[in-house]
Amino acid sequence: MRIILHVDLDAFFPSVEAREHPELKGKAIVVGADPKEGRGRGVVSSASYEARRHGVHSAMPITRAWKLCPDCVYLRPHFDLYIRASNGIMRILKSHAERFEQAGIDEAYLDVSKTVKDFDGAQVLAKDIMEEVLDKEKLTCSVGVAPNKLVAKIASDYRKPCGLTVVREEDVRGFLSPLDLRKLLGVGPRTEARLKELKLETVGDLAALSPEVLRRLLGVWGTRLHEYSQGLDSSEVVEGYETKSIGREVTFEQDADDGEMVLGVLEELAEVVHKELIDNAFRFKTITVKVRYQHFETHTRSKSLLFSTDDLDILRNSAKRLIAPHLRGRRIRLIGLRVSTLLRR
DNA sequence: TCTGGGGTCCTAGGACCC
DNA sequence: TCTGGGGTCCTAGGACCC
Repeated sequence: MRIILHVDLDAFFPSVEAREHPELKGKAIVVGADPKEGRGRGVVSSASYEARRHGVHSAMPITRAWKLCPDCVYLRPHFDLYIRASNGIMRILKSHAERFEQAGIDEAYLDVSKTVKDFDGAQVLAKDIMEEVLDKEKLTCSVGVAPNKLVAKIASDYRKPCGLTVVREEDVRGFLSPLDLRKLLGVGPRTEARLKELKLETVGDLAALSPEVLRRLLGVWGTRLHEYSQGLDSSEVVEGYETKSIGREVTFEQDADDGEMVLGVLEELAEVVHKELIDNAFRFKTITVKVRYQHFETHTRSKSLLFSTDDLDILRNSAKRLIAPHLRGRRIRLIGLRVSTLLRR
């Protein structure tokens, strides 16, 4: 039987900010776009628990956060700081795992099936890890312990912040059953809405359905979702993912109608993407340009070359050719550029 | 209410090859 | 003159995650 830990840092960005600036400790901190007195464009990246008490949460439009909490401390993200903190923490976590998988800047899965004897042993290990992270990095995290990644992730979220939740094999169904559907990995706003139309509210409601019903509704994904609702997930903790694509995008402060200006920004994006490509010793074959119009209608256009390259001129010119049909008439909110089908140089 | 920016994975139709 | 089935690549869009 497997024993998996999921470790998740608590309100990571605001916590790092408070660590670096002790005068912020205990304050309602919102890291994200500049609210500009309620006229800002963008969203909340992460809110401290004090800010969450005002109803502010990540992905919320920054204008809405401003209305809910004008007295919160609003900060722009400092990714260099977060990456440095993250690297230190990941090194600690990795040292305790047979197999280790970083899943984003502030979370990771640890396979400890052979490291510990049983779930009691895993619980002790989890406490040790939480203490070591607090001691060495002055940050708190929450940990879930379970027989697989899916349940471990849900468990780490169960008692935040600074929480430890152990779910043994025999307790998995009972643990999941009362939870909201949204807790399942892969159920976002769209899928949630479709399932709620069928009066399905909890993971238990889903588990009680026949797999066939879900398959008809959602296809192959429905079959997987039914397994998830039973707490079944056989996916492995995987080390060392290869990058699949590199991209950059920008939302204009005001929707743009100046084609020359848009092309200028696209050139800048090409330069930034190209630099990252070179720094990582990649070549690319596919170029994708993204355009979002005034009212959020979004289109992509891509082109695969017959060869792989890391040439800036090719990237720039291909991008311009791809975006050209979109530069007539309508106001543009966002443009983006991404390269994929990467090959090591 | 107004929706960032970094990504991943999946689907589906059409082209093309054997 | 009519036309199967499998596989892969390309393109566009969509859902989701942190």
